[in-house]
Amino acid sequence: MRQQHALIPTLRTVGEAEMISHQLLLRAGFIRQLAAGIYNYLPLGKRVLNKVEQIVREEMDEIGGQELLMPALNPAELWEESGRYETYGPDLVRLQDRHERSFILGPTHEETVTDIVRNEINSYKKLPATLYQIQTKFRDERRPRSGLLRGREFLMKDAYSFHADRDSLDGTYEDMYRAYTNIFTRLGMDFRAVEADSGAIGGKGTHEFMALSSAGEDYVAICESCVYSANIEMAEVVGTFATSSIEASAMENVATPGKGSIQEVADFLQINPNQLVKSLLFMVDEKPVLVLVRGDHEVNDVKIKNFLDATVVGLADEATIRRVTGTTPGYVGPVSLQEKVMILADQAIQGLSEMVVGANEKDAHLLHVQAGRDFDVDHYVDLRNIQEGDACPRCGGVIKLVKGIEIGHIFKLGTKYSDAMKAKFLDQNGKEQSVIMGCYGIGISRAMASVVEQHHDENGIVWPVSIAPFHVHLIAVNMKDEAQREAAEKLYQELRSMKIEVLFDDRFERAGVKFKDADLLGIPVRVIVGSKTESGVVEMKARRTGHSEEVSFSEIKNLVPAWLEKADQT
RNA sequence: CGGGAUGUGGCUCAGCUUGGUAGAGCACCUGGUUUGGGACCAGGGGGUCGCACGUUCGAAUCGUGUCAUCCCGACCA
Repeated sequence: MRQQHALIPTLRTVGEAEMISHQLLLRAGFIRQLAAGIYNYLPLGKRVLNKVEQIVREEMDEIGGQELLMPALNPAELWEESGRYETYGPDLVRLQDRHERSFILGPTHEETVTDIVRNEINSYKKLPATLYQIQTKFRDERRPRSGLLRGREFLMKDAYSFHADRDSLDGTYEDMYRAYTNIFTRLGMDFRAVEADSGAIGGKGTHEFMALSSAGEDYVAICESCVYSANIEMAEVVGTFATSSIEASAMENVATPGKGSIQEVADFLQINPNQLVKSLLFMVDEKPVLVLVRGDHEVNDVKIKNFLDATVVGLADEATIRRVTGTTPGYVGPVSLQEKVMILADQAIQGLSEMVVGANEKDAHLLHVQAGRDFDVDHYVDLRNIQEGDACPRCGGVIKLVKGIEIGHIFKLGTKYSDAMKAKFLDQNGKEQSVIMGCYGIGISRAMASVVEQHHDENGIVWPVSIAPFHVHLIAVNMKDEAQREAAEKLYQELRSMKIEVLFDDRFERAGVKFKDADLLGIPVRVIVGSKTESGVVEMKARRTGHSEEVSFSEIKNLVPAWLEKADQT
């Protein structure tokens, strides 16, 4: 492609973008924002997207996936059947057609694909089957942000597998795990597959693929000694917590005026936060549950949800807190509640011989409180987030927390959707059974941005060869110099005849402008036709390392493939 | 949805406090000089100051409302 007339609008500065990938993709002219969380992909951006898609296709096809395409616009009835029309919430884009019939813009396609399968697959002989698509998804996020990392409209690969039995699902799940590993490796990403919670889509058994990046919004717990890695929501906290046999002295009520937070109370009483107990009232499927964790720990509501096998877990509102405890947040405790509620305590509480808790009256806390004597705990369980320095649940090594961007997610769905939507098949015995399902997603546009988060320097993007918009950036330094122009033109034709993807900077710009833009665009290998052209010498430069060499004009066609081979090495 | 902030040529911003009819740099067009790391000189085109209502002789500037965008918190690929 010739740059002279190409739509590659580079920018010196950008205004509001904060995330590196957002800034660089804007500055290098890959994307432009149209509305909050909605982007135009300009020609270079589209080329990268195409390459990411192609890698995903190859790996999906490799494990027997069949590509199809489902509509973005879906009738609401399908979603009513599965129940998600109600439960999905405001992220679901709902609209009506001219006949006032209700539709949704698909945020994911379990319903649609299940509808296809229930109509077309009725026998075990047709199973298993894996279907996938690469398509635009819509999620009306509360707060779109970070450029392509969290959009309201984004490109996603979603795959769904259908099985006659669990073993078959397990097999495909393994295949997907391998395919995803291949995909993200080919994209040049530094990533981890972590154990995760299944969230709203439902089902048990799931891994998230996280691109490690300081731009990430999720924390991943990884072990410094072994391969263990898990989403912070899922990482199990291990340890032995013997019940203390020491008898605490009598409970004492102390005034803590205006000291509501753990830190304030600890400072005021001059104790360590780990002697305090945080008491939080949660609403678990409409029922209040008091949750206790040590002052230096954080409650993990996914663990609450999983322990109680609940659907909805959230903090109670102030009115409920007042009704149950008789006080306001900040002074809540497990002793003398107004109402009998279930009390869950983190296992670490068991190790406290005495503790400081809220007194359930304003501006007061209780000292020397002992579980079992002063109040009863219904269950001691693991309820907190893992922290840096905790022990690895696998090997006992030290846990470290790193940030990650979720770029892929694989689930075993089971029969959640097939039951709801009556997707049945006849087994070998002629018996009707629900189809067993798995689902597997990759954020294509998010992956593209994540690659930029991981591959850039102070001058711009550094694309891995696998998804670079072009492989070679051919630069004619001075287009007004006839010898340079002609030599560059000749090289352009030669490289093209070799099927090498080359962007030819044939603009009548000064050298500085061209070099700055080339750095910004991040094409892996640069060929510079400049002042030494007449003596048959041109320059090659690697974007990633900055390494450059003067080579003879005639050698270029042999050297380019070799340079591309090693362009990803640092 | 709560909290904070911002809307002025294509981009980045100034002007607003103290109302008097809009500016700079970059980009763009023309001519010239320059030519290996975001050049320089001269000339030129382009903006109903987000939108609406109000106050006023007069509003980018003051008031009210509204819309949009960004940042901070709970969800997700």
